[in-house]
Amino acid sequence: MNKEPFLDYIGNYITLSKEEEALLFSKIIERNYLKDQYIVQQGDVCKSVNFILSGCTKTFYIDAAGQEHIVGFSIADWWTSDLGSFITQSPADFHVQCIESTKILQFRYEELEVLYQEIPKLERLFRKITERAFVASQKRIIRNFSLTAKERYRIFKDTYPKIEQRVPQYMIASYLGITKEFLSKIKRQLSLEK
Amino acid sequence: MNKEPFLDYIGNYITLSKEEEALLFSKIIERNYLKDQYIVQQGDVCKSVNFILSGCTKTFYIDAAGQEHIVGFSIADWWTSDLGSFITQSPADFHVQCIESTKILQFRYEELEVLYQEIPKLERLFRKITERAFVASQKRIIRNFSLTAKERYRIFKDTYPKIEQRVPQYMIASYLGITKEFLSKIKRQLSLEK
DNA sequence: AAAGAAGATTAAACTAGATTAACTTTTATT
DNA sequence: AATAAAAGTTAATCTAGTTTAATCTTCTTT
Repeated sequence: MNKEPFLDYIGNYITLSKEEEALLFSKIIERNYLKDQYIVQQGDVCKSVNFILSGCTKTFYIDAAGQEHIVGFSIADWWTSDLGSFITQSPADFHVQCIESTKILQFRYEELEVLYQEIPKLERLFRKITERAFVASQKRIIRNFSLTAKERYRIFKDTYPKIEQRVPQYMIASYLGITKEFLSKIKRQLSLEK
Repeated sequence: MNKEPFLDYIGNYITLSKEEEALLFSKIIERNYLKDQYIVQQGDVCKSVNFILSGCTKTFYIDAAGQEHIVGFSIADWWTSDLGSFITQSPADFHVQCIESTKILQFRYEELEVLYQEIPKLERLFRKITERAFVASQKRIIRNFSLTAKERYRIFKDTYPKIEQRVPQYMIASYLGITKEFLSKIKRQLSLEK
């Protein structure tokens, strides 16, 4: 198991002893998924939170009208899960699907509960991670309210340049909450403005 | 200080010893605000997270065009803050203003950091609270994407009936991301449908 | 009770973005 | 290389929600 990326990542938040590290890694699983495979399926109970080592996932749901809505993308050093389903152990609202072949470190529900008891610092780690995720989510709400689609697209490009290059445009449109046709129109407008 | 509501609340997540409770209450402040007073001001660094004992607050921001956008309301047993500002100790994106006279328990930044060291269980408490807040925020994003304003209004009424009664309509419109005029139109439509 | 301020309604004109449908380009498969 | 499938573009038409502006109603304050 390649532990470095995850150790580097958590080093931003907490410091673990060698024993704690060993215990931690004894409870997490490295898994590989192919392009198009699902890590979480809408309707199933989500049993894991997943740290991405490589690859790319999309989190989305299918609404009553059968329409797909992309909630977010995740790449290396990010997390992916349906947290609402995970914490309440109730059916997931979202699918999480790999849009490239993807390698993850998987924390399963039961093991994580045990780990919290054995390494209380992990509470701090996940508190801080979740705080940041919540703040990002709030900022997205206000962006959706006060900005036009064109401005949102510009910010998306600036904020996640790596994702923009890897993900098909129609998925970006879905993430931005607009149709692929309208994103096409925006791109032409932007190209004419320059 | 009336400790009961807060003790009842945290009892849902963690169990504290009497000594821990005493320590906790030695570090938090009870404060009273009048209608229209600000707990947090956009641009200032947010120094506290606040548990509401009574009253009602709105969290909002003023955009580049001078428009007010309401991010959320909080009533008794909820929290209010600008968490992004609080955790990074950088200028707040949001105002938090009382829309009724409001009584809060205030956790100041420095004290909370100390409390986390002294009562590690509080990490767990705030992890769980933040997880729930994050999930609610995600659900709001997907609602904003896939539902019409009329549907969103219906859900708001069903989910927060107490808030709907206490808050002027133009603020609810702002929270829903629509104009007060359009909310008026929706209400007439709903009244004709019945 | 009067007067002003704050909040809510109505209606007409307008626009950002959706829908539909045809077409083009790129990528994957044999 | 040929074909099909997936992704992206364009343009016409349509609609949910905005804007503007006038009017009405309900609170506050004196």
